[in-house]
Amino acid sequence: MTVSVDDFVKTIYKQSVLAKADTKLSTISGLLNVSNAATTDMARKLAQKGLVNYTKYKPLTLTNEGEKLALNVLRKHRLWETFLFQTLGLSLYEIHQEAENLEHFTSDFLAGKIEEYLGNPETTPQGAPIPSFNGQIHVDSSQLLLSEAEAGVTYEVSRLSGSEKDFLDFCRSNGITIGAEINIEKQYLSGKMTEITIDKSKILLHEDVANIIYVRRLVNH
Amino acid sequence: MTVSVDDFVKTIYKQSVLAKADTKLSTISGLLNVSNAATTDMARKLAQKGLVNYTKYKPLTLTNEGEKLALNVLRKHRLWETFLFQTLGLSLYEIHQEAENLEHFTSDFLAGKIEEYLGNPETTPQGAPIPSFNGQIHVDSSQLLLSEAEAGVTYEVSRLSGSEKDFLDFCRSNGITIGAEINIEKQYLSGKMTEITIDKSKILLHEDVANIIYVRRLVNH
DNA sequence: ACACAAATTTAAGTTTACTTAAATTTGCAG
DNA sequence: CTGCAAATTTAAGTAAACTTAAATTTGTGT
Repeated sequence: MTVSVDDFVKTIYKQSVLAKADTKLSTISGLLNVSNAATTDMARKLAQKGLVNYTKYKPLTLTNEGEKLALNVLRKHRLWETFLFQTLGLSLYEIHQEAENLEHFTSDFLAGKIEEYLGNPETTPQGAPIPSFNGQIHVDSSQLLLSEAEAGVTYEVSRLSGSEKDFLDFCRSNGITIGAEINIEKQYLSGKMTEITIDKSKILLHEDVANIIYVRRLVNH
Repeated sequence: MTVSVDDFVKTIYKQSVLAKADTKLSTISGLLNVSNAATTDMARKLAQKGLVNYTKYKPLTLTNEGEKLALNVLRKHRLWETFLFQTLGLSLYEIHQEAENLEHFTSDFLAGKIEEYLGNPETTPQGAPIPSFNGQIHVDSSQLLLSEAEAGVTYEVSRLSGSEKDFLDFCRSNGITIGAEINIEKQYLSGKMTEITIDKSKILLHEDVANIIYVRRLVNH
């Protein structure tokens, strides 16, 4: 498979798991930074290869085959991220950039070796689940978005689901790291803003941030 | 730089360091598995980019800039080989295949991190020198080809300069590994065949093999 | 139910990295 | 120093992955 095919199915996959998010052709074009015409062409081509379900003017969806490919690319991406962080000591931001390139040129064999070396981790350092070789992905139903968390309750951070430098820098400099304890003070306008306490300091989070941080309710609180 | 540019300069570089080997356009085409027409096109293009010296009908050579690029690609290739062997435990044959893919998508930054992690190794597990970031490559003048070694003298294996599975399998199953001691029994037809003793067994090597194994004279023998 | 803006598709064209086949140049044998 | 084979270049064409611009389809508002 080529880089553009990998990226195409990966993008549709990511978009489709964001439950309410649509897979409109123009959304995919936007995420891939290509014209709609290019996306139409690619959709046709991959429909013919049995990776994408394509009907003119309809949203794009993956076939089982296509989803399998997407998960395999995601698997390699996340194994690299974990490896680059744990073994080579790159930062959370750096690992994303490098993994983005390496993922397309990693054999299944090598991916398996990395996984084994790491001791079969369930998630990346940002808390993202790593799909298994046969396309299984462990969905942690105990976690929810910070924007949907309940006021007055204490949670622990379980996943930082963003790869922008700004976002990761912001999280780190405010102590928002995997495992950190967060108390929800108040939700404003049903999640448009979320006020939290972390390390005794109060922060007001914009929904753009609270929508990509997952938390898990702490049992002993 | 694209994969084809990387591979083009890498191939010219490798060919030109094989002292007597020529860099005829058709030789390069052969090694890259493309037509002569494709090589002519690429040569023109890279001449314009200042990487290759190109004069119609003349052999291909690299500019300083081109050699720098070739060494940088080779550096990444060899760092990956060393890493995949030492850290992830792949075989000598497997590392070549994987490194061939990864080398083109590795940032200078990541290469540096790998180098650091490995403790700045001088050579790969096959004994090939690893170019430094600034394009320096340590040529070990104490080593020579097995086909040019002197009869009656004992050497140690210092480099296996081939990446074919057959070759590496042959070496391993006959104890020809880096550091192994070899006694030269006799050179036939000035290196066309080389008779050696290793681990007390006598082997007659064809020049194809003796021309890609480097040895170093042992001082205490 | 119809008009019209937004989304999508089609058409035509570009660049990169190739191909084959024909034309040209080189260098060597006699 | 001529003639010819081998090497190289030129010419023309292909496939992938894009682009912009024009044409078409969809769905929403009244």
